Amino acid sequence: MSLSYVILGILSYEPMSGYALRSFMEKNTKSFWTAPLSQIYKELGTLERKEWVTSRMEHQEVRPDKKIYEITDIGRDELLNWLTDHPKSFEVPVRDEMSAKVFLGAKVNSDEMIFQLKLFIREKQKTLQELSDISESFHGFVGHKDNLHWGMALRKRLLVTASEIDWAKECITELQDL
Amino acid sequence: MSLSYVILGILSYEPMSGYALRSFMEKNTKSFWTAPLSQIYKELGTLERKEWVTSRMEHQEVRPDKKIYEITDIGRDELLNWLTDHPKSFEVPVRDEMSAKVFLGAKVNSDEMIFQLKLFIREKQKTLQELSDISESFHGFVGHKDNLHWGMALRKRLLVTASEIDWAKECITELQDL
DNA sequence: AGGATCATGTAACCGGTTACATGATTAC
DNA sequence: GTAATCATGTAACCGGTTACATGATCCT
Repeated sequence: MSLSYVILGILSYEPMSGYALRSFMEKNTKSFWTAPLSQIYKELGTLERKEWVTSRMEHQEVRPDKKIYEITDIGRDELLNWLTDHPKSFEVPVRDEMSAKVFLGAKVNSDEMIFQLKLFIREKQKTLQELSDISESFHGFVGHKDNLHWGMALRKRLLVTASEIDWAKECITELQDL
Repeated sequence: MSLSYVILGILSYEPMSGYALRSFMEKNTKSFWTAPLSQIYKELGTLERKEWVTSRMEHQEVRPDKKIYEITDIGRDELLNWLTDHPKSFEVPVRDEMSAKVFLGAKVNSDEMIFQLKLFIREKQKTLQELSDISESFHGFVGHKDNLHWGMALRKRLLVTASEIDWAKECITELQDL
């Protein structure tokens, strides 16, 4: 499961709490991985049981106490193993609702489909904006030496989103020509 | 859950067995939705309990008997409701392992990353080939009036895959310039 | 002879989502 | 006053995957 490696990777930059991990992910890994807090806590538990991370309680005066997680040597090894592993397939199971609707779209009015495609485009354009906002400053870690790599990861989502917009525009043209 | 609507949509073309549904999906909806037989059977059970489909046993002399599922009027209504519904968001939670690896890729040798990106490209090029094979003849339903829509759905995957290849090539160039 | 195809399912598991529970502090 | 932020978790649920179980017939 890749979430564990994303967490491990972030902890390799600096030890932090589950809550801080989620903030980091919301800001920096949103383009390729997100997880709700509940899942992050669960995963950190598993990671600790496997001894890939350790935790210590940090007392705070005003804010609630927090549990700081730190990557272990075993954890670093496992992270590197995963990074250098060549999976048999990079294929992810596709589950695309918009495509499903278009596939079955002959059952409804073309105008209805066109309308939904326009909604789709509007949303994807907003995503595009968000992505370029993220790339402008990698929050909390500007100037970090890994920023080149972070930018490359983000760029994938940007290119894919742009091609989704191209696709939707193409569909609209095709449907209008009917 | 969209799988139920994909199933409903296929059954709206013609009644068929769970096994036949899977074959159909493998051939025609692979670019946006796949499911193993076990899940299709489970889903058909749910659909039947909700009375969106009915089933009858069909005896066969040589081959094993099969259970033919047929969409009901309720099922057709629900399918149309789904097709004309405007979801608050088209956003799908992204979980992209390749991006995760690139994000954390500063931890390993550039050559290693480049190698994996090349593997990635090779696989995506194979996918591209497969997609164009599918589009050439929509299996079992060639000439179907919905084929225009089927083609549009497939085209999305094609454009997205092409942009993933572009991205990987870009990354390789960037890593080589380091 | 051996593997693919036809045909139906169940069971265990796993990753992820949503809802629930608690509670202080800070910023508007 | 009220919403957001900080901070930790548990529980129920759900969609999807993998493995198991069975067995004939068709193709090479």
